[in-house]
Amino acid sequence: MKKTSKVPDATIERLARYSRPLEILLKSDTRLISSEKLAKSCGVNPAQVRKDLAYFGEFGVRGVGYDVSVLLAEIKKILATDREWRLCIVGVGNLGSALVANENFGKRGYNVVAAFDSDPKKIGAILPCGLKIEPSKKIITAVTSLEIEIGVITTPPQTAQSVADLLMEAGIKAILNFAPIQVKAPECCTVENVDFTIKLEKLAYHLAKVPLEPKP
Amino acid sequence: MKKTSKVPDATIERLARYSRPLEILLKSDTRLISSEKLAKSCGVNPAQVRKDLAYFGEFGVRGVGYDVSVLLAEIKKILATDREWRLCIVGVGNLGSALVANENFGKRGYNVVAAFDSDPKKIGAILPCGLKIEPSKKIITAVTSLEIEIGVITTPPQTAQSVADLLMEAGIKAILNFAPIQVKAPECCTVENVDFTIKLEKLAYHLAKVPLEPKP
DNA sequence: ATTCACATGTGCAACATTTCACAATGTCCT
DNA sequence: AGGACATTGTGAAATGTTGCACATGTGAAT
Repeated sequence: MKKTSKVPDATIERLARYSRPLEILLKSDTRLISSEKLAKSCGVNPAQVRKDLAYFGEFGVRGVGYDVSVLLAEIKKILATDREWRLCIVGVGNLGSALVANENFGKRGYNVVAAFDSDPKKIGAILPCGLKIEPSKKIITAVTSLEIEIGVITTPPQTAQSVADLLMEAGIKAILNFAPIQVKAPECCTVENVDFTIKLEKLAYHLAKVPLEPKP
Repeated sequence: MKKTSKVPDATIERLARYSRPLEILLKSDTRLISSEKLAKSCGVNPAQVRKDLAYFGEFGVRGVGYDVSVLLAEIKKILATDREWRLCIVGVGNLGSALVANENFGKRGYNVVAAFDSDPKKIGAILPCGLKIEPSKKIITAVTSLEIEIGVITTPPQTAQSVADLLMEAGIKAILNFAPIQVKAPECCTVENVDFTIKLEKLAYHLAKVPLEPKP
């Protein structure tokens, strides 16, 4: 293939998922992995793995498999996670501060360089990581001066859209939204939603769907 | 249709999404909504809305639209969110405690009734909500005695699978996993993953993909 | 009563994604 | 050097999902 014709969104998501076991394998002594084993550890079909990778090139060796470190490096290159990213967080409530403290961000090169809130009681406070909470009004100037590329929204749903608008006005092209609401944005700005209340409702649906308990 | 033949997973997810604006509309004075308006506020196609609903029945009135309160009630019935659910949280780190405190849970009928951790320093501590942190070893007995139906995993990735196994051994049939790893489970147990590092990587991919800035 | 405007419900076609199956191609062993 | 073996890369089929377009039904106005 080699042509980045039209890569399905699901493929991108899976590439990221593939990288998790690869990172673990890299730390252990494993040098090689087959599409079958990688697929199994991610719960997908082996052909799927190969097809996903085929969108971007030929990274394996026939009859042998994939070199773990090469494959991981290629995936990181594709996803552009082989570099550092600067992000800001808007809404420093329970969830927001937990995310700022979350090690998974920094470990993967996502650096929170600013935190905003509109609550006067919070503004000026210093977070455990050393970051000072700024008023939301400063978003536009701060995004520019700090060269922030990704905005994370952890406000209540009512204010999520206006925050998103502010971020976009500041030139942000990528938003990670934790508020349980559909944030509207033009094509040029990518929005990813993390709504665990939806996931809970899916679980509830599945739980209720299988009430047929075989009686002993 | 009327037959719950084979409802796509995406449909369930969208039903949950539809309920968000409906809740807001219900609080305001709006009584009626068309598939077109509902679709727009959720960023989907109007036909999609109708098709999703058609899997479960005919809830609208032709020429008129949908009664907001009726539709919301039906969706809640479908998703089984018209009742309370009991859940436990395993791993009381930053994220875990933020989730326990998160209002979105209780507001929607998801009650955290137990919290577990394996860190001796944390065991016995009382959370702001009044819950005492129990050792992970007690999961099996507690799940049974407290009739817990959903397990939430917020441990580091290394321990996520063993925690999941423990939960399943205790009879749990639904798991919400926040650890950035693919948790393996038999068919009978539904697992939903919330991995925001994957979302960040998707954002990074999209950001890097559009570097063609039109020069003025 | 009849007609008009409107919005649902749905068959069907278009599109997208996943899986299969096998040719291509590399490694290793004799 | 050559054959056996393993595993990739990929065309094509199967499967799943989305969107169009229109028939169907409803309410309101004349």
